[in-house]
Amino acid sequence: MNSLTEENYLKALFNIANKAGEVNVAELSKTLDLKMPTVTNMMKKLSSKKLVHYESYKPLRLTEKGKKEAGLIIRKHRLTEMFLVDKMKFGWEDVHDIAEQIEHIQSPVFFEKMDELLDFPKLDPHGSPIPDRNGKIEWKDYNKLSDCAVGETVKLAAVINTSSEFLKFLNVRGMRLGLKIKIKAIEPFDKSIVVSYGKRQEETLSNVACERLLVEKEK
Amino acid sequence: MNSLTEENYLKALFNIANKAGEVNVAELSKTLDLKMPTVTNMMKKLSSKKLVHYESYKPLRLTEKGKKEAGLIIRKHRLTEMFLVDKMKFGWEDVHDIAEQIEHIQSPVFFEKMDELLDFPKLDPHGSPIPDRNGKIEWKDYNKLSDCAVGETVKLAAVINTSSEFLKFLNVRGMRLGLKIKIKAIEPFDKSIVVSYGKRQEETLSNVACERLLVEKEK
DNA sequence: GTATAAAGTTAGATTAATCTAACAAAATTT
DNA sequence: AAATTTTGTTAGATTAATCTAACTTTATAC
Repeated sequence: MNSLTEENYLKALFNIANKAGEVNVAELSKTLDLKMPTVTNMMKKLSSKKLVHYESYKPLRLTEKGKKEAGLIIRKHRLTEMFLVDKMKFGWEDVHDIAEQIEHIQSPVFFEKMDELLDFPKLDPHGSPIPDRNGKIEWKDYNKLSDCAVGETVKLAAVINTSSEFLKFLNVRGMRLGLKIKIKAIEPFDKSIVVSYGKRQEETLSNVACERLLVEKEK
Repeated sequence: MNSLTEENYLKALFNIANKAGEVNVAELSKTLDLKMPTVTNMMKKLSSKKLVHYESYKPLRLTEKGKKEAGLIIRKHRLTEMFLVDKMKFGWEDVHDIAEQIEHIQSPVFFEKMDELLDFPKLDPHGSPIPDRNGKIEWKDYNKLSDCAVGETVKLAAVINTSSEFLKFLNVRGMRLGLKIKIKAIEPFDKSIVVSYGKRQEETLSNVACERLLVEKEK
């Protein structure tokens, strides 16, 4: 069994590795808000537990075992988020901090019950895939809204950033998953995008925002 | 903010004090499965945080502040148990270990939401009172089934022991809260009691079991 | 390609929570 | 009331997770 601390390292390694392929000590220490020697120490420990491949001065990599355990923690996190939104009526901007704690609960049956009550969801409230019972995650290849062309109509499938500030920003603009968005124009100057959706005929979204919105093209 | 460890000491102090008025180091160390010097150390720490009245060789007592904080942890525990049974369809014998972990979640809004979804329950699934938002607990003065007389008809109001073994014992015998029980005979030899209830005309319950069953006399 | 900067490691200290061993006080037994 | 047992404390060690300071390796810039 891993400590809560170890679980947080595994999860961070998994999350960073999904964006960038490799993980280095500096980035991990920044993510976890710890000093680098602290991270080095823990990498040696996780290496001795066969959760991380660690060699001095080399990039960090999770082992298969490490990936599985990290995936299972993220599974618990995302199931919890879904439960909080669907069954407990929290807003998608309010669930992250609670799930961050509940993901460490040691009780397989607790999460199985959640899964069952939610009817085995595949995605969390932010559109991120929920890893399966083996910790395996299936990535859909969505496009960033910032990479779409003028004239396209797309469906909002997921958000990359799940900070409550960003989600509140979307709430205020009436944006939620499944929304159909038409791209009316792209400003060459700052790459901001003018879109229409729902009852809104003309909304401008900054490039920073559009890079955090993942969309599916209409078939 | 108190650490998880400190919370466990507070809760144990509160629970023991409710049975016996006083708490001593030996009993607390036994309850928490820790050695006595460990407990003495922590008592000094909790004393410096004004949560416990501590004097060498004197019995331990929670301060008002300590009682409030302990009450609030127990509130979270019991709300969780109720939520697990009512909303997640767990049996009353399966909720203790999960609630033991969830009671440490730091998120007032999470427990407020539970409370609201449960429509502000006053009792947990074992009939124990749920402390209010100030950590105050209201004790009903139930009788032990073992103290009732032959001929009386009583209603099962609460169970003292919430171990899953005991609760499964009750499940097997079709016993649950609210059940009307008639006392048919008391064996002078071992104080076991013969009762009838529901469709069962003659069940014998040991004194050990009856001491853990709290009942209300019919008005 | 050397100098500088960034990233990473080593060594040793710190804190919270635990332990054991030895001692001291209080309670119980005879 | 003296002896014994139980209870409680003190002192010092241990473990997990963190830190700072100093040093080393790798990467970047000129």
